[in-house]
Amino acid sequence: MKNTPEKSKYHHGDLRTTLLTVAGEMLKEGGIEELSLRKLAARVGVSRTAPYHHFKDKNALLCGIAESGFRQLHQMNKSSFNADGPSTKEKFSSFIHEYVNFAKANPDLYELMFGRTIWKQENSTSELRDAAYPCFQYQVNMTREWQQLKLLNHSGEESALRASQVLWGTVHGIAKLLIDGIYTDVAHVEEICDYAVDMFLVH
Amino acid sequence: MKNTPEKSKYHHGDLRTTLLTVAGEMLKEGGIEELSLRKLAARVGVSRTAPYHHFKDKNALLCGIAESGFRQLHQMNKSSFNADGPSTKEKFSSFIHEYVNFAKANPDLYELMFGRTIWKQENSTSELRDAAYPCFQYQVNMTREWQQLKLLNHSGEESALRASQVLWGTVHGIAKLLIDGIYTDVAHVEEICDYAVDMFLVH
DNA sequence: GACTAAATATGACGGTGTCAAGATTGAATA
DNA sequence: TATTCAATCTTGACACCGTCATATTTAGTC
Repeated sequence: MKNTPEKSKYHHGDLRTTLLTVAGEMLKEGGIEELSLRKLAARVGVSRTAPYHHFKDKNALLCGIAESGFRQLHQMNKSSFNADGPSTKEKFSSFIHEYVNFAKANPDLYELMFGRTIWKQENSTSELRDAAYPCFQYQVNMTREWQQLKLLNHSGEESALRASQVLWGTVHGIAKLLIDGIYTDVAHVEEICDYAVDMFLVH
Repeated sequence: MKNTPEKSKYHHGDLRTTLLTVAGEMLKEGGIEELSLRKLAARVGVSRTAPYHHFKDKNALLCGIAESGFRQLHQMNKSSFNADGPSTKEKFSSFIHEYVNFAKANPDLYELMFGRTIWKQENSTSELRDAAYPCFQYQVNMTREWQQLKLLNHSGEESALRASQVLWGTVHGIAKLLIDGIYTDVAHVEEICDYAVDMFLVH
């Protein structure tokens, strides 16, 4: 169907994409616990089991949403790291701030992306891993450069992987404590990030 | 009832405690998703709605479990920080390692303690907060001492709160990435912690 | 135009949390 | 000791949920 705009049609035409989009909206509105397959189907205007022809199960749908999240995050890191104006030190600071702010701006998406729901056991789709792993790897690469420029505080033998795991742990931890409601002073996010940057930089 | 050991009795006698204990066991065995009120009640040998006379709802039960988790964690931090033998620097290292290993040893409990389930909205019980906040505060106090002893790398004005938030973020993030199945190399956890310690110490 | 495979729908099943109403009991009161 | 009463526990019911088996509709191909 091309010219006929939108009439009630048995075959939806692009149900998979629509499901992902609308599910993403529902996630943003009411959080992960408000996102049920049945509500999603109803909202899209389709029967409750129609989604099963496009996703193996609910988990596969969630993986699909997370997938696009990782592509966003990866893209954000890349364009920030490749920016022309700022110094390397400023880029390091940007990484910390932008990462945490990404989580703050998309709390439920971030929760989903890094929640055990889609990662534990054999739940993660191969497509999800294909989107996530390069994103992880990119962080290691950025860290390697910061390390080679002697930006990061450390003694002893250097390891880009280990340093990246610690840095990532830090931003992930701050983000999680924020969006899970344990750090209640959301207003002080920037200060916390600034302090983190200062603790990691060599002086 | 005192002398009669355990016969089938209408009134359980100590249902609240039993529920918390058995729920803790189920959490350890099958994770949070295997823990349902109905299964719990069945396992304890009581009707499905009996727990509602001891906990307002499932959330309150979960808060109860998390509560004891925070007391454990707090106790661990205290005895480690007050140990006689090790130097302050060694104690700082111990804190990082022990924290992450606590999460690694009790993944589902840790997940519950810091999950949004019990913290978001108005879900957290006042009893939970009474157990958790002192635990949080203790970490700030430890950090203040490390800071005063000039152990931590940092330039500019010092803040025990901010430094503690960053440190806590780091251990929390590493722990989460581990137990959520994103860091797959669980074997290298000690190395990651060692590297974190080295990055935070002033050289 | 008939056929096939993909897409959608309906019905059903077992599971969940939780509310309302009734049954049982232990302990305090008289 | 007899009675009352509140705490405790049970049964029944409801509205959700994910998902399977089966039937129906449609789009595209020979």
